[in-house]
Amino acid sequence: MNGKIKIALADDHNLFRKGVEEILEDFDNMEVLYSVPNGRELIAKLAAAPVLPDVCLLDINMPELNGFETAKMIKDKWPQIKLLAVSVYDTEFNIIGMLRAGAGGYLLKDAQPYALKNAIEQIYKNGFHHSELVTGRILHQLISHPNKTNSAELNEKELQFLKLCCTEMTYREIADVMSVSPRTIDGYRDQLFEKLNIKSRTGLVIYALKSGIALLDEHT
Amino acid sequence: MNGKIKIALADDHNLFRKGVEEILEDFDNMEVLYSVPNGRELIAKLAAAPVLPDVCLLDINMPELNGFETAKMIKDKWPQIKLLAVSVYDTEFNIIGMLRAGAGGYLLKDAQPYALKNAIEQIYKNGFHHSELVTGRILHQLISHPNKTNSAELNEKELQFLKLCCTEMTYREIADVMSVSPRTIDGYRDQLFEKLNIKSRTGLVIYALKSGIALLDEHT
DNA sequence: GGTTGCTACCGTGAAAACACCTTTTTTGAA
DNA sequence: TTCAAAAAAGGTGTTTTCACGGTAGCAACC
Repeated sequence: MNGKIKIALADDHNLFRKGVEEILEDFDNMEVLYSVPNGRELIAKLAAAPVLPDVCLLDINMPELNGFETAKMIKDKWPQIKLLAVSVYDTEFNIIGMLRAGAGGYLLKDAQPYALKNAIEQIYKNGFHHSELVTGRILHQLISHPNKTNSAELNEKELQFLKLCCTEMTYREIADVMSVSPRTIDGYRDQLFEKLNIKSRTGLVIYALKSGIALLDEHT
Repeated sequence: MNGKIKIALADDHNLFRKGVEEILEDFDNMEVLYSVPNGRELIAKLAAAPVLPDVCLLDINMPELNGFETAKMIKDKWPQIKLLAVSVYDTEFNIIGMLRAGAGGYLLKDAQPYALKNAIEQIYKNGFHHSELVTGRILHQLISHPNKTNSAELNEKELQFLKLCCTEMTYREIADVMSVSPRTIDGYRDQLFEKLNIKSRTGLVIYALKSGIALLDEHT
């Protein structure tokens, strides 16, 4: 026990992760225990660990096991570990989803190193750190609808539909692919418009891409 | 002159960029001269620089001035500076686009630090570094269609229109913003459909995002 | 049994997006 | 200065998208 904040990192972009490692090691009150490229490996590390980290930095878009799922599993098995979500996108989908999944804070990848240091220290001390990103509106939504299925909990159909929205298919064609009536597709769409506060298919596409539900490099 | 490879970095994700800085400083044959969040600032730095860097690491998706444009401008003004493109996406569009724009190599953000070191050293020495990413097929396309620049033949209006397509604005609203008739907007759209072999607005959005003409995180 | 809630589905009408074809205005090179 | 090309704008009609109100089936739960 040397008094340092023990940290674990999970991010599939190796350069980014190694870079953050270096940055953290420069802070004299922090040390990196584990550094892995996805959630599954992080869980495995924790399960086999002689010493648990105090804080985990979690990327949201990871292969194998994404940030949401990883956060839930960690909070389930090791509730004392504090979680800090890290992402490129500042969408409500991601922020609310990660906070609900148990993260104590949310940091963007364009943050400055001192902001990272600050966030980790606050999360270590208080269990949470809320930057200006987490607005009153988002906090309000978290508090007032704690059980309501939020955007982070879209069902399988909605996810599949969202992915198909990011193609040049018409809704009729999407209905065909999903083997449902075009009216049902209308329903999926209207439901997503409502849930995500969106008004057009273009909005759905942007959302699906920002949230990582659909990926840019999937359609060639 | 200390014999070190002089490097400049341009990437809008501060944590990533600072992390890469740290990684590079660990290599005893490299030093970071400039580190900026976008292409415009990099150009400004270079224009005012007492010492030019040997190699520039360029992110593709940056605000202000993206990787393609930045690469072209640098190669135009300072052809002796070697360029290494860095991106999360391994799409042909990006790879070919950056190589055409003058980059000597293409590296993914999930690369390991030694791969980064290796790439920089090779580019410094030979002017290029081709990982397994750059397949024979891509090289062939580069050679056989040397003039077919992917997005370069789009004019200012079309670029602005494409960006506005990636919002929830209707065409009528876009026409208003661009101060032209809705019919003119129809023209821009149909022209892009023709040029890019696209059939819907969704297709335009995907194209704009893939190509870096529009960015997911600049939604303002 | 009735109520609640959820999912799939339908009808209609309005708005937006798309296709095709024509006219006017601008531009710029011969 | 003239002519041709390109850009901007218009007319018209079809298809797709979106909004709204509603029905049918099914499971859970007092």
